[in-house]
Amino acid sequence: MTQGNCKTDIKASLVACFGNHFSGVKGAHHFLEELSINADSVSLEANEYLFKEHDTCQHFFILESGAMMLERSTASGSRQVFAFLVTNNLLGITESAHYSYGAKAITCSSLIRVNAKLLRNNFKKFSAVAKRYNDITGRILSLTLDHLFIMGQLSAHQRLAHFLLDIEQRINSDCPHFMLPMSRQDIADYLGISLETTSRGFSKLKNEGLIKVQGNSQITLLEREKLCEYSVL
Amino acid sequence: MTQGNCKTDIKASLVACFGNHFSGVKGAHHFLEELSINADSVSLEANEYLFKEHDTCQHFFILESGAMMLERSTASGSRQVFAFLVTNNLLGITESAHYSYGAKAITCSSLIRVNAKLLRNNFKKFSAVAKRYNDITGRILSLTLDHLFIMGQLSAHQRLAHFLLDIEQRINSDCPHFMLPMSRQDIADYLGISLETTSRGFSKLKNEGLIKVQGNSQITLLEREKLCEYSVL
DNA sequence: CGAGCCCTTGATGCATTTCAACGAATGTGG
DNA sequence: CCACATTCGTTGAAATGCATCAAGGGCTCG
Repeated sequence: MTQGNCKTDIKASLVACFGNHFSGVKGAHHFLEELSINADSVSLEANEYLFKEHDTCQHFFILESGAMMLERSTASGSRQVFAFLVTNNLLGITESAHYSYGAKAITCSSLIRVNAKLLRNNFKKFSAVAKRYNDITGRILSLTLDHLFIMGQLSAHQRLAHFLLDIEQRINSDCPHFMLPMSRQDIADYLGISLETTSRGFSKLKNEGLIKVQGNSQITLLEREKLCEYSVL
Repeated sequence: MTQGNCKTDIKASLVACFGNHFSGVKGAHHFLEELSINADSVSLEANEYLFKEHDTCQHFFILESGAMMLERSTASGSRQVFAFLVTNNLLGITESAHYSYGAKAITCSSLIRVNAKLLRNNFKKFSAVAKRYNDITGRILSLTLDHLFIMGQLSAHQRLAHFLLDIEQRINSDCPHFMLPMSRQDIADYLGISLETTSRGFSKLKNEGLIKVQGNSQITLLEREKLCEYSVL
């Protein structure tokens, strides 16, 4: 893990993370100023951990570039992936003093690191920040509930179709096709199914002409409508 | 749904919900005063809805007595239960203007209703409230992640064992046995398994002498140790 | 070229769902 | 007070979706 002090774009990333509307909010300017002074950047290689489960949490992070994942592992070696993160996503939100999940870089990534106490102390000065932070936590909760719903109600192939639609939206590239940064195993652990079932899912969607797959990770969604139908109960 | 104005115990419930440590926090007294003035109570019969999915959310609630559940249904009639709630649990936290789940009374229940805007506006006056509210949201997120982990990694019978241990702790009665307020179907939808599998799970745990079941809902955990072993991967 | 990694595909077994019947508890009206 | 309907839970048998085991293909890198 490399650390740096390059302040360039730190403020821009904070704005991007806290939302477009935020910069107009009362006190936002001062808040960003204060935060960016005390922020620094972190770089990670692929497969490197930003933090592990049970680590003490003293910072929160904003992902500037790359892709990361949040995961929890069992003693027996199985793993649940909670989320995949892309540019401008916030990570490190937790209610206890220790993380209940680990954060691992999928690709080479760079992040902005902010002292968590500094953020919380700003609640007093800038109530708008508290609201905004609440919104973000609430949004994460909402996404987690969606994930939970998927896991409880959809079949393996439906989960995969849903995942592809979801990830396309989040990566939001301008080209019609996109690249999956994570492995089949990562996807399997995210969806709570086996590696093989995931692979079969890709093959099935490919054979039915709903998606195109090039070189394992270049994906094109050919029939978005049908994928939607497919991923709904 | 019945509404009332009985202020008795409203403050006590607020304290219980916001935590023991809270009453010592700076500004807490004034905050509770202000909140309790604007709070009223709501009563629900069993199977009645406090609110449904997509309803506009203007309040949050504290469960005073009874039991409730949060759920999301599909067009095809299947359902995912997100949580069971008992006395002093908070509900209605959301990041958007509309609920993404419904809240249904399992048994006859009474709740305290507080205007959500009032709470958020108090962030400005009492930063400690903002922190505390954040803690609660974070705690809910943490519990949801646990649930997600269960759903992704454990087998049907393991999920049930885990559920029983979990619910016993939350009900926290002084007697060695406790009563499940929810039906087998509710449990099934919470665990993402079928009604029949749930029932078979109960039978299995009963036959192996890990639990005792009386009249469908009176449960005694006979072998807590073994249940723990059982519910871990 | 061979080693190693990731992905795919096939075959088999098992866990869980689904379909179906039955039993227990509760309530209703004759 | 007893047939009857209704709801809820249990249990069995059959079907199926998924995991697991196992083998092979394609890619990259030394």
